[in-house]
Amino acid sequence: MAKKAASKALADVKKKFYITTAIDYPSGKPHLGHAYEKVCADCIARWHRLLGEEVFFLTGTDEHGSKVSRCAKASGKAPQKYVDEMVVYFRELCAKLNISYDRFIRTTDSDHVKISQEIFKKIYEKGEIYLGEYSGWYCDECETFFTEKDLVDGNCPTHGKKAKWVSEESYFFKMSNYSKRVLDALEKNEKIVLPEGKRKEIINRVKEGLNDLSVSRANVPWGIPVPMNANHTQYVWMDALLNYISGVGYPGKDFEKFWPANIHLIGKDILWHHTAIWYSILMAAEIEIPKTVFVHGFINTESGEKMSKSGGTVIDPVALSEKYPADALRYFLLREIPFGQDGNFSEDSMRIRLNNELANGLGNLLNRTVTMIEKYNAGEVPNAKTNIELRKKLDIDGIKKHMENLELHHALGKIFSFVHACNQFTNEKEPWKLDGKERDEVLYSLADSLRMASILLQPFIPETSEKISSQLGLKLGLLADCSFNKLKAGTKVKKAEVLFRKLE
RNA sequence: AGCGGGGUAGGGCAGCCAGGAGUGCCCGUCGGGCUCAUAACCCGAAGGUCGGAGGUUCAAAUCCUCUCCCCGCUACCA
Repeated sequence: MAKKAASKALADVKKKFYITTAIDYPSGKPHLGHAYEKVCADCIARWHRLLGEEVFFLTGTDEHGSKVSRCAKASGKAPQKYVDEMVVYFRELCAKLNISYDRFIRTTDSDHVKISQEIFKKIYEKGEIYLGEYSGWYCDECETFFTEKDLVDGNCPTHGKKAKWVSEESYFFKMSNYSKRVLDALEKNEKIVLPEGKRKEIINRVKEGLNDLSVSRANVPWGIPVPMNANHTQYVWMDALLNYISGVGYPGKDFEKFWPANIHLIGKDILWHHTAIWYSILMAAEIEIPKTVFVHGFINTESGEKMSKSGGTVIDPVALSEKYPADALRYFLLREIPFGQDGNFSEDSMRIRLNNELANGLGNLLNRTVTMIEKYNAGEVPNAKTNIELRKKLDIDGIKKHMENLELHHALGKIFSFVHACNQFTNEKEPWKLDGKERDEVLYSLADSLRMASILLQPFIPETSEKISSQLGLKLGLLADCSFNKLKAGTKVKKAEVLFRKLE
């Protein structure tokens, strides 16, 4: 009884952490950018679990709107059937890359539909949504409105057909009412949008003021019906953004527990929607705004150009994860690309990192360590303490700091410079020439260090961490176990397959 | 045009906000060491007028001004 009460009390003080990715639009199969965002979010989520926090990690798909309905039509399918088929690819991607989400939300999920309508209604009843008229340049073929600037000589940019000036009935959200509050929020809190530069960028845009936003469509049947008028569907963003609250059980207990979100992880193309629009909606609905919107960069081709379908430079992450270990791809994405900046991708550079850092650096360190323990100490971790000089090479506080600041690439860099230090240490000490206490110290130091590394590497390369600790005869630990000399003497190590096989 | 980001050895980056000898990292190249290990690991060397010009300063990659290139964003496709 007392124990139960105590663990309950403990659970109550547990820190909460809620992270989301943007939900993906299934108008095509996932590309590397989708994979990247998920891997980054997953890494952060796993880090917070490692810290012992209670984590909710949400990802999913944004399934409504004119584009999906056009794609469905093009493939001769009903929209629902089309998205049901497409979503499989996104789930598969998550499975392949070990994305540890707590919920995969689809905007066609019934609870989401219900909440979207409730929020729409709530804002409407407050008088912040009104019926008006939307006019713009419209292309019949695309079934899309364009802004004046989008048009090429008055023609649709994709079809080259003459665009028509069309007016239609639409509900509008009085976003203009929120210009000041949104701007205040952005200016007041330095961490509200990261990296810093993105915050400046959005502040400058919001300073120009917000216009009322058309939040319904009379000509897009594939969407959530506007609650007070079945002739309209909700504008996709008025639907999609709400996934962040519906996905975590708004307005129930879990929502109370986890909201406001700690991090919305998004790409730089949708910053406007996640600040100006999203904040305004939340303010209108009297819900707190998220703590941080983190904007990651884009992945470009080897030469730094944008990936494009027409150029044939789009990379299929599922194909990659079949060719390379998932951890190799995760490692590359997290290590190569400074988090928050754009980065380049090529299989060559990925292979180089896989071979040099994962196989030769980390994998070989484990292999030589386990081999020596088997060879010189009958497979048992000797009784010793980890070398003091070596211990200094692992900057745990620095790693924590980097993770806190979301400098994932730096955190990973520090872990790997420790791996290097371990290899260095081995060469300097030459344990194969030693015996007795001196050798014991080296062997213990290496095994203990690898145990530490396996803990710290979990968020980045979880399968590999598992393999390392298994070869060391251990279960994976939490960050609380991440201090030196916690490895028990006598632990039986067990050599297994090499961690990473090199690729040509 | 406005706003943001970037221009640092052959390639890729960090360092810049809180100035202090070009300091560091990865790849590549060359030389050496070791033999526990995945032809692995370790050490060393070559290589840069820090885009350009001017300014502040005892001192500038770092701060200020100007200038030249590259890239992104500028809302209702998502």
